[in-house]
Amino acid sequence: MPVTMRDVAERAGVSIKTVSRVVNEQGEISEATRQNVLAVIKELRYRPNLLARGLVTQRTNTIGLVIGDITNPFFSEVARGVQDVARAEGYNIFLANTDSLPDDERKVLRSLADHAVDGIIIFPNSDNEELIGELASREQPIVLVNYLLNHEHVGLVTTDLYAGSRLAVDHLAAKGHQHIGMLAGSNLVVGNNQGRRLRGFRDGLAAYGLPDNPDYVRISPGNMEGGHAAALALLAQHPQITAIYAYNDLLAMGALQACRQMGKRVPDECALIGFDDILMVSLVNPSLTSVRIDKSNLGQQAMHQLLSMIRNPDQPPAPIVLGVDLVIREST
Amino acid sequence: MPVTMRDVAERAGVSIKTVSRVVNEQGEISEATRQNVLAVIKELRYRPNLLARGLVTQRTNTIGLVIGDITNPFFSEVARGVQDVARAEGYNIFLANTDSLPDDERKVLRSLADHAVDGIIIFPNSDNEELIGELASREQPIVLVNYLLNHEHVGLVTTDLYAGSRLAVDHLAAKGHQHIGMLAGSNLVVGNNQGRRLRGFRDGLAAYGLPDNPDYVRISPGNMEGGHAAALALLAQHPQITAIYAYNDLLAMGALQACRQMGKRVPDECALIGFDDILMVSLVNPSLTSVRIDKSNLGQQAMHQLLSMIRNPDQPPAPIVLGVDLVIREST
DNA sequence: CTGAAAGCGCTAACAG
DNA sequence: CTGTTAGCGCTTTCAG
Repeated sequence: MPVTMRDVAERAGVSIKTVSRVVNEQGEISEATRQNVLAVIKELRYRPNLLARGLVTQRTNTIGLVIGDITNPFFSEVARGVQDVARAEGYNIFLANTDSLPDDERKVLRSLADHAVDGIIIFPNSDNEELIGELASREQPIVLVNYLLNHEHVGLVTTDLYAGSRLAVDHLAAKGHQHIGMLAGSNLVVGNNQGRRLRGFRDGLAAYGLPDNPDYVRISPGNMEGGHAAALALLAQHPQITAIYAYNDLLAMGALQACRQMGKRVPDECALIGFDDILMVSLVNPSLTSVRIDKSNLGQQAMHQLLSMIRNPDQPPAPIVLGVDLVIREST
Repeated sequence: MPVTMRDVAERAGVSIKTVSRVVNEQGEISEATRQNVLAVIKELRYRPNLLARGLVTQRTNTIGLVIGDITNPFFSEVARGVQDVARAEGYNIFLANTDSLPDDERKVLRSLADHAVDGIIIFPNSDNEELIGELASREQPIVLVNYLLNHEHVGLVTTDLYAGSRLAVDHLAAKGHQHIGMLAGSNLVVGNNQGRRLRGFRDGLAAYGLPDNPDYVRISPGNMEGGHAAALALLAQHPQITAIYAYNDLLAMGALQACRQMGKRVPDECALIGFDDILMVSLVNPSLTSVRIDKSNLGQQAMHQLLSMIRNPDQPPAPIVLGVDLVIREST
């Protein structure tokens, strides 16, 4: 049985409220009693029960971070950014992986709300816009990362995914590639993540008068295995393809494996561009060209946005868009 | 203002306790009222307030996971393992990075306890054994990963680090290396993590009659930059060294960079062995030999251990030791 | 400057 | 099978 505020109060010979005051550094208290209470707190090793406090204040100093998979370096870098500012501001974070499964996402969101988190940062899938809107309307501060949703009370921090795709196609076109494939994600709904990436890709092709064959675009899970399998199939069915643009670096890594396996030399026979610029792609051979995102900053901005929503509930959040640039390496 | 149990009770025309019963699926209730209450819950979209529940039950269904840096693939793989079983068992996890700073570690531990987590999994540094012991004695279930501490109420899940070092030295000795350096961590206290690794290394050297020069062992932070700098210095000062054993793969990657920079060919002029076997080391060129750990399993075991401590507070936990093996690649 | 009382939302006896 | 009464540990009126 841990020591409670009442224990401190009794030992110090003051009321429980007085203890509360010194703990929360609020109200005016004579320095004498303050010191006295402080001493007792130390002596008894009193620690406030945050559940109890949260129950009354409706603030827990916790936030939820909902991502696809912490094992993906992109997410872990972002998570680090979130964590760093959270820590600095006195927040603890609940971390949850969803593997991009809408159903898990839904459960996690509910669970976090049940735990009375002060806010949520999420990399959403489509299929849950309704729930997200509902949470937002219920005063649950929530910021979406890399996903656009039109809702007054939803925070938005995103990367310029469209521009990233354009940069990639510009580069490939300049290198003279005619048939360019793309490895896309499973959620192609317009308005979100993949939508903007795919749109940028298509617009880029159009800008250079390159063939926009729907079969050149493959949907795959966002990990290496997915990229490997998808690239294998794509290159086998369309040998004329000489360049592949992947929506994240893990996919590009998988495509690299596929090329090796098929005996295609990179970049001579097949050029490769990834997205995110995770550390790994700069270390492999050949190193991979990638659209760079400042991942830590993405996380930091998301957390800052969330904090401002928490502290100013009435002020509608201003969307933030972060730029990208292309890091050219050996794979192109 | 969210809907409460009282609201449901009134709307359903039953007592608040009855609602509590159906929510918690406890006690016998007539199917009729049960269905009725269920309907009202659905209608009102009632969700239980977990803070309130936790305040009375002393159980929050949350645990804390305290690691060095989620950005290190080793930790993110482990975290994934922890998360997977946590999710399956209905637990949410607080994630906290400490960058191996004892002071941050201390704060984080306190903070987690304040949030009334049901248990804690931590990759500890030395310097906090006292606090850990104190928490454990206060009935706070806690399991240490890759760290040995003799305390009846502390759970222990560890990798056989000593054996890992022995495997590494065996392999290097068999390859004919005479002068072997080691990149070690900053916490060399006997009994823990580094202690066992270093001991295995030294015992290995002794077993083969190889020189055990204290200056061959360098302390460095556990990231690539650290490994880079340490290897650079080590190789410059002791050109006779032809092999380096690093306590984690990130360090080994840094050492690889150092070799490239110095024009030393790997493995011909300098062999490299890492630890953890993160994905990255299999993808670089040359690929790195590494002591393999089943990282996900490590996390899963830790979570299982913690759960059993939570559910059987009186039963002292049985330490778990996981085996390692050597994955030989191009760097040796 | 300090205290008494009420209540956050829930579960736990103990009755009925 | 169901309801009443406390009380978890804390903060918040509102008095003193």
